[in-house]
Amino acid sequence: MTSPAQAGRASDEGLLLLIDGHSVAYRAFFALPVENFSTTTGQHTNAVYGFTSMLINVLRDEQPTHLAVAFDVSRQTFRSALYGDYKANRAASPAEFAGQVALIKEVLDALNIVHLELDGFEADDIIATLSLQANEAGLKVLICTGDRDTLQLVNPATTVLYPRKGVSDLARLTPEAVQEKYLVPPQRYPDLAALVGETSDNLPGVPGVGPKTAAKWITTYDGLENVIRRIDEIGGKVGDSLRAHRADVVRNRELNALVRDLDLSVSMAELKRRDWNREAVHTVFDGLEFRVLRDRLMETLPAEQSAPSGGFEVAGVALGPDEVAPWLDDHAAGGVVGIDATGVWRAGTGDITGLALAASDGAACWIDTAGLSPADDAALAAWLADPAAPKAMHDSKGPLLAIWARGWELAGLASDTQLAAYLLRPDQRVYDLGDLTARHLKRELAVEASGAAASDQLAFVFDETVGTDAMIRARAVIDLAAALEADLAERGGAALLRDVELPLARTLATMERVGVAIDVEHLARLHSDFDTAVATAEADAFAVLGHSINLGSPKQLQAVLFDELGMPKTRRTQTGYTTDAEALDGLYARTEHPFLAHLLRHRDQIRLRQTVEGLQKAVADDGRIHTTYVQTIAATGRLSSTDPNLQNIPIRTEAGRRIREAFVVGAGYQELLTADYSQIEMRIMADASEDAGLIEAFNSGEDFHTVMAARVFGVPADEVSGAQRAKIKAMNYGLAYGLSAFGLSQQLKIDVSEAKGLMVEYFERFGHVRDYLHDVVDVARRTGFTETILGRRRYLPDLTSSNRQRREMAERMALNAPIQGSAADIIKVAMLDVEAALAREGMASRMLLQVHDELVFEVAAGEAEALEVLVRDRMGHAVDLAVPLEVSVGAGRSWHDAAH
DNA sequence: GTGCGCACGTA
DNA sequence: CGTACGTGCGCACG
Repeated sequence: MTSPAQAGRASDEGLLLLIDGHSVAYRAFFALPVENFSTTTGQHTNAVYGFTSMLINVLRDEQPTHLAVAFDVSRQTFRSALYGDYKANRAASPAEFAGQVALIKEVLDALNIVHLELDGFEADDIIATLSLQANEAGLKVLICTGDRDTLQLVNPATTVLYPRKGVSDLARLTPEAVQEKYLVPPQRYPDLAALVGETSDNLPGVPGVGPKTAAKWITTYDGLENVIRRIDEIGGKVGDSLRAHRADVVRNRELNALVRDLDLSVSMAELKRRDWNREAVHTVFDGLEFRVLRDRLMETLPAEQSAPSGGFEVAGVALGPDEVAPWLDDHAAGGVVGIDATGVWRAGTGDITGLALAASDGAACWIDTAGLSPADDAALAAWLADPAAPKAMHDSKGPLLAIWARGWELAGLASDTQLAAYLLRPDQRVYDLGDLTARHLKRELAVEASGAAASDQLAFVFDETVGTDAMIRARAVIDLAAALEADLAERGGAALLRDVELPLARTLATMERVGVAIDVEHLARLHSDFDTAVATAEADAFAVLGHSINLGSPKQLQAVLFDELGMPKTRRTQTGYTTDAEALDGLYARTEHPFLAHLLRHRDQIRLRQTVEGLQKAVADDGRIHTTYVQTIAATGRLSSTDPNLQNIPIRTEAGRRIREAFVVGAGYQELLTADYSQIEMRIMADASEDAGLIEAFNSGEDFHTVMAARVFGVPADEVSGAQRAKIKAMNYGLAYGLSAFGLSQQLKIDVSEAKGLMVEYFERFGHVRDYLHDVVDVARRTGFTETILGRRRYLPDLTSSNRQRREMAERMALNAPIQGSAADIIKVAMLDVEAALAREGMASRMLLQVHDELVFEVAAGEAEALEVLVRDRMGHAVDLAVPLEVSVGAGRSWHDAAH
């Protein structure tokens, strides 16, 4: 298939894409289920999503050189003035559609796409005017609309893209296609529509006359004008009908003629595709919660369109055999060298296939690791391992694993731009190098075009294309590192990067490489047990029901529970009624229906089986599981664990704890040791609030929740009941989450009024806690961010949002971020301290896992006692708080046995 | 094949 | 109507 863009290669030709904004948005609205597209704040986005999706596709497929989107202004147009009933049959657009057009305009603004509207006219008229102007200027035109009136504009240079189904299947209506489909040429389509009528515009046609009859007349008499002139010659019933509705036909034809000479005061030159604003796109797409669409956009639209001012100058060479040492001698000594690694890394290992280096003197090189001579290998290894040779990378942890796998060492890493970018904006989740250079350097990730050949992106200073991208990235990393560090220094985050995150990347890599030993036989036994239990539960459930269903399908479950068994409806979800465990428990309490018990058991067992299966698949050849820690995901500063996630291994139920028995001490080691912080978040709260009562509760040395309950209820500690302790424990834990009286009542299954009273009592005793929580939000609202004890910031612009839901969400984040984030800071410092102390003491014990407030170690023979002392000391003194940091420790053959 | 919502595991 | 995550499944798109 030849696209117009390909057909129009000649330089004087271009392609103008015109989109009918309302029409496409409306199509999208009905094509995509509205309930599947809304933001956390309840804004519907299906039309915005569909429109944007279509836009990206068309831009990708058609590569237009010029672009504009037209909108209707209101329903009052010259057509409704002429004919009061024009479009009068149209229902008011649904409430869910309201506001989406404004969001579409925000998207267009971010993409720097011109959008037009003109009072009294429809989008069609604007499109007609522009398409004519474009044709006159020698441009080809593509019109994307779901409005058939536009077909009259089709000509050899103008094609309509008409959505057939949804927004992704576009029919390409050329003159031939229009003729074939409607049996008349495009310019006569309005004649046909006038006769047949257009229900969507509330324009009735001639009764009994369909497209075939109309086309026949138009062809026979040579146009509608002549049909009307010779109206008396037309015989038959349809002839009578036509004569009876002649006035309608004339009116229809008047209304469906598009205005082609509007004064839009916009020139073709102004419709030229422009660079888009990457920053604005992020902001808008963040708000719309379009993650996938953003990725598609970034992939689809060429990077050079996103950055305003040029790329990177790279004077690069691909090094041949024995050229590594000379290159390093010539260029690497002068300052920081940017490194970009190519290869694979996962599960604690990897391989490097290529390295690009960019030196401070402007030189760059590409090293193919397959072509390394022994001398190259030695020179490269020595330079990489040289702590006096400063280096910068973007995401160093993965490549570090690959470097290690080659037997090399990496030292002197002065910066990691991914970590720096994370500290600057921890809510980002992905830190793409190209996005960062565009945002912070206003440069694209491409070779700088020389002035004379600005349009020719291939003006390389070197002739090797291999490794070009890598060299550009290496060069970009140096500039970016400087820019980010300056930003970070301004915001007080430089020390956090240098002293915590950067060294921690290496610590994490070490833990990933080591992995944790697994008792695979135990896993196999568990799998078999859980499998049997699944089958039993399923059979029992089906027996009660009398037929089988997919118990894993919420949809089928809803049909069974609420329709077939007639149970009371549960809490609503987006797609129906919840069937979560809590709701099923509630239903069971009311109905005691045995199906529910079997279903819950099935849920439990199938989940346990699934967890076991995940672990089984993750066991590497060395009999260990090597998770990957992600350092730049959690906005609070926590780590995350993935592939597999070892931070959510069950512990609360007995069956779940059996899974922890599979995590065992490895060969050559004595046992596992676990160490975790007790109530670290409340201790941080005590330190930050300086609440005397809270501090005293920690210093009393008694059970924390009991002491707190004693104070709240005004009874001696030894008279605190179990229920009282449970209530205060829930309160203690909930505080840092921005707990509400409603939430507390839900959790404790008590009245909201009682929960309210509990909170009042609590805050009366611990007034500084209340003041602190209030101040945290207050300060964050004023400064725009929260801060942890190490100065880790989280920006929360929504604190001043006019949308209550967004604002309150941001307030809870503001309460939580300093607490959760400070806890993350503390354990990160502890990990570095423990690791350093182990090395200093020459111990062979090693750190394996981190689970937010817990560390798991593998104890070398004879080191059990020393390790416990060391870990207690380093974890307990990671920072200095107003209360002691208590650490509890346990040891045993397995993770389960090491529990305490 | 891909994206999304639900449900659920951890701190 | 309590924060921070990751995973697997079913389902509805394509």
